Amino acid sequence: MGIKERRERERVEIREKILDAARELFATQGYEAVTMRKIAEGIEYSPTAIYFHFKDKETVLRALCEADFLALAGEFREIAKIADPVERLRATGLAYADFGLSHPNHYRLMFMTPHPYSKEEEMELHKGNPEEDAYAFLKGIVTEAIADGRLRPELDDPELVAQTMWAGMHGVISLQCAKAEDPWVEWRDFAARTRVMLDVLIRGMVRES
Amino acid sequence: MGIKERRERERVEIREKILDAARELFATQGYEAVTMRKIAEGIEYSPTAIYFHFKDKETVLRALCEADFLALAGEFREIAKIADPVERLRATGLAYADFGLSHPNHYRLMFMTPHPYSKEEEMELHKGNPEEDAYAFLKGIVTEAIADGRLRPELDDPELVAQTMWAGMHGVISLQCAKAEDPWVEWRDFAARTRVMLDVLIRGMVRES
DNA sequence: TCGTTATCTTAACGCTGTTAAGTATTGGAG
DNA sequence: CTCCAATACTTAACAGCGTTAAGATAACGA
Repeated sequence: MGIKERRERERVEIREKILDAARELFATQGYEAVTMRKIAEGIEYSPTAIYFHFKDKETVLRALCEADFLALAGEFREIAKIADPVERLRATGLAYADFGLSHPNHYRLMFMTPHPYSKEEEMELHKGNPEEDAYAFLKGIVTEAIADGRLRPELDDPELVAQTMWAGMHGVISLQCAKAEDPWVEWRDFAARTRVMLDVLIRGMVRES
Repeated sequence: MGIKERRERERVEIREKILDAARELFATQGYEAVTMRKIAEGIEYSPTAIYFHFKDKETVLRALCEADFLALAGEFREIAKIADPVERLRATGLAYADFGLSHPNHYRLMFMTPHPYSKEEEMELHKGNPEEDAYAFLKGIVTEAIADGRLRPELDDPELVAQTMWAGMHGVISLQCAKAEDPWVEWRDFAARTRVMLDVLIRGMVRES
């Protein structure tokens, strides 16, 4: 009765082939460059075949992103070992920025592009979706920092603080993704911008000892 | 010899009609919803006619954005009257956030979408482009704050500080534009997020008295 | 009056994501 | 062994997109 297993294995194989073909195009040229026909050409199938494995184009690319996002989740596991919550916060921000810089197209699709949410998707999403996990990770750190009395007393809402922290780092990354080529801004080094943002945010949040 | 003038007036008129038709679609449904054919239908011309007035679709929408951006520039003129540079910084951030919240599609096109830069455009851009003006306005405030010794001594690069300030506000706005509908984040009020971001940034930047 | 120029239209090109319909192939049930 | 149904695919097509080439029309300047 290993037939079903073999079938399943074959399904996964071709699914991976689709993702690999899409990854190449997506990483080097962005969302628009990935066309169903190009993917199909890459894997030597007809464009229609892809629809048997993925609902539509966006689903293909989101699957890609989630896969690559696992790398970030992996780094978070290391960061989780840092004892001091404020230092953990800093390390998290740095790792997040690194991810954004090295996967600009992923970042754009995941965090800079709105997309409609349906109820069914919502259910799907709630099991181990790495985006959500990352936010939960951040919120956990903030909650701990507040509980330890490390933040200014008026910053008592973990959700609000986490959202501010996220927004700060997101601002640096997304400006980089969208505007790095802009000639009318003398952009400073991305690493410098990341560092200053983290310094300013943390300085602005922590309680003076 | 008023003929040339009349011709020019007619050109501007139809140009405005195109922009008006595009504005309606763009503001309510976003970039994708604006199609050359829909604009054409709205103004009762053929789609091709638009290309006589604008190079391509993106040019139409950027013209739209620049026009609406003038409103922000107007507010900046009021804000410029605030004497204290730090308070001026705060007011600028608030005005910028307000603009982003009330023109999400404009904001997306202007600041969240990369687009290729050509040398010729660069020349065009450099005369009174409102994006650049806004950044210059911000940089001016920061420069003044630094000169007045209001910021921490290590924050001595106006460009870097301005970019951090911008990134912080941009983070709040762009997350709002892209992720406000996300069900897996308990988003706090936009105004609250804006206020906290401004408080944290300014607290993290200003020198303790 | 003639020719040029500005302005617009019709038709088409090449591309896109997606789907309807048809075709093998394969595995299980009677 | 045969037949049925499901699986996995293909070909062809649809409807839409931005854009352009080519032709028409009208108005102006010489």
